[in-house]
Amino acid sequence: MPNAFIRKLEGFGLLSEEHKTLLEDVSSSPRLVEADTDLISEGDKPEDVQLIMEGLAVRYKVSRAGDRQIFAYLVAGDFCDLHVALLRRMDHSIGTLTPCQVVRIPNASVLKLVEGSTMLARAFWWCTLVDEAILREWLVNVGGRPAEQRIAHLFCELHARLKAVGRTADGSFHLPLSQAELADTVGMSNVHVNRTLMALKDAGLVTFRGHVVTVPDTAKLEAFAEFDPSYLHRDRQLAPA
Amino acid sequence: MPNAFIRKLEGFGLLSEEHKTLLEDVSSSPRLVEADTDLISEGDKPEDVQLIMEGLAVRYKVSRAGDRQIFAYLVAGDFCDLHVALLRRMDHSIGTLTPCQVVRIPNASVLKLVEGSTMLARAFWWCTLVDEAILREWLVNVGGRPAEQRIAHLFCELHARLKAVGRTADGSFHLPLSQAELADTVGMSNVHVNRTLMALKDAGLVTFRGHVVTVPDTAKLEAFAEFDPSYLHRDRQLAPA
DNA sequence: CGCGTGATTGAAAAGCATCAACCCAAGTGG
DNA sequence: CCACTTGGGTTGATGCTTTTCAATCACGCG
Repeated sequence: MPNAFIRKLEGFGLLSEEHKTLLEDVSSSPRLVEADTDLISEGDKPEDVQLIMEGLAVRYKVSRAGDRQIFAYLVAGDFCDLHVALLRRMDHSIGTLTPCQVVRIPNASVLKLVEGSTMLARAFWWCTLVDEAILREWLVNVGGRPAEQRIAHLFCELHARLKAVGRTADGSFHLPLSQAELADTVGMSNVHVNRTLMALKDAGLVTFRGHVVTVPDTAKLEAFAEFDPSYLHRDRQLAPA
Repeated sequence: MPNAFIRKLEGFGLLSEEHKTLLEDVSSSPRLVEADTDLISEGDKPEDVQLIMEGLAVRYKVSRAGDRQIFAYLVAGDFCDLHVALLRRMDHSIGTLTPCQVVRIPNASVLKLVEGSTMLARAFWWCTLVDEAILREWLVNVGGRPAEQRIAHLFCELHARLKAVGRTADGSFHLPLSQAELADTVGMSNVHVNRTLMALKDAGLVTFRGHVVTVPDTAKLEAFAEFDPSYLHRDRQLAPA
């Protein structure tokens, strides 16, 4: 049974058996990291790249004033820090929100993998590009949208992304975040996040209770949030080789 | 005399003469595009990648309400849309702010270039990663920082980036933006941008008049903005091959 | 049962947007 | 050569959004 990482890469096209074995080899024997722990911190220059096999982690940065901005959620199959294989120095931190299964892969192995296969190189590059597209949309979100639309839009995105990997059930999905962590994501205070969530619930658009997001009417929520999923680039058609 | 594009790539390491000729060939005979023109629009599926040889352009998206969010400034030597070589469909638009010299390169040529040279592949991937790092910092900026620090931080970044390519003079640099375009960048209203700029001037931190930014005391401004340039990854040391 | 973390509520203040003028300099056309 | 236009930039007044501070509530856990 292929793990989440391999399943993700398979979405890009054929992987040879050889590659699968290679990848399976490299992504075996994860270690368990408990919740609220940094996997890697700003300024680190690690020799390994890390890969989340299970759990939820976030990219973030903290300002001197102490407030945290979250850039991305990392789920099963996501690279933590593919960057460092090239950039060497981490310019932000990555921390777990829940207990996570994590594997380490030496930088050199990653680079060798990439250089040994055009297919893999493209797949990895593709991941980077999609991450960047999501980041752009997040900037639109915090830069322009009012509070209710902002949170609604985030929920739409997560719904779409999790649905694509079979992690939704009947319009609801699990999201192990506190309201404060949600606030750090959308650039609002925790208090206002709370009020906004209640307004969204009263409007019948979404609820977020007990780490579960429930969307009664997806189309309605997406219309409200002006959500257009095309930035997620889910049509994974690679350019002709 | 190498053009801006080649000069940029040379920063990553040795380019063979063969590569230089190839690149020079591919980046020759630019066309002139006037100001305030879209080079490419959201939804396009172009067959070419575009490259800015001269002038200033921006990545942006407009919401239904009509407000624009700017994601990135593109200057000489920047790829407009390297993404589309892989992702095919543009998820945002790119427009000129000033008249620009632009060249088109067929997607296929780009992919061939990348696959023909590990060095180039890394250099391109590197560019993507740095763009992403900048995007993250912009998210921190609009997500968390108050108005004055927000604009100050942007100016610090631009100062650092332009200084690196020799486009600053004595603590000042050219920035052909209107205040409204600046507002679209930092997610504020044009009115508030105006007031903030005046506050920054009164505080003796920066001035922005006639498309010129002047920083009397760089260290002072950077301290005020809590600017840490490490996210720009200016130490262009590639990982060992 | 007591404690701690996260959620919820209220009141007050700050920050920012909006609207509406007005100014100023650089065209443009008669 | 001047009246007119036009696109920023600047200013003031007003009100909404959001933050902050503080208190209270709910619930899981030792």
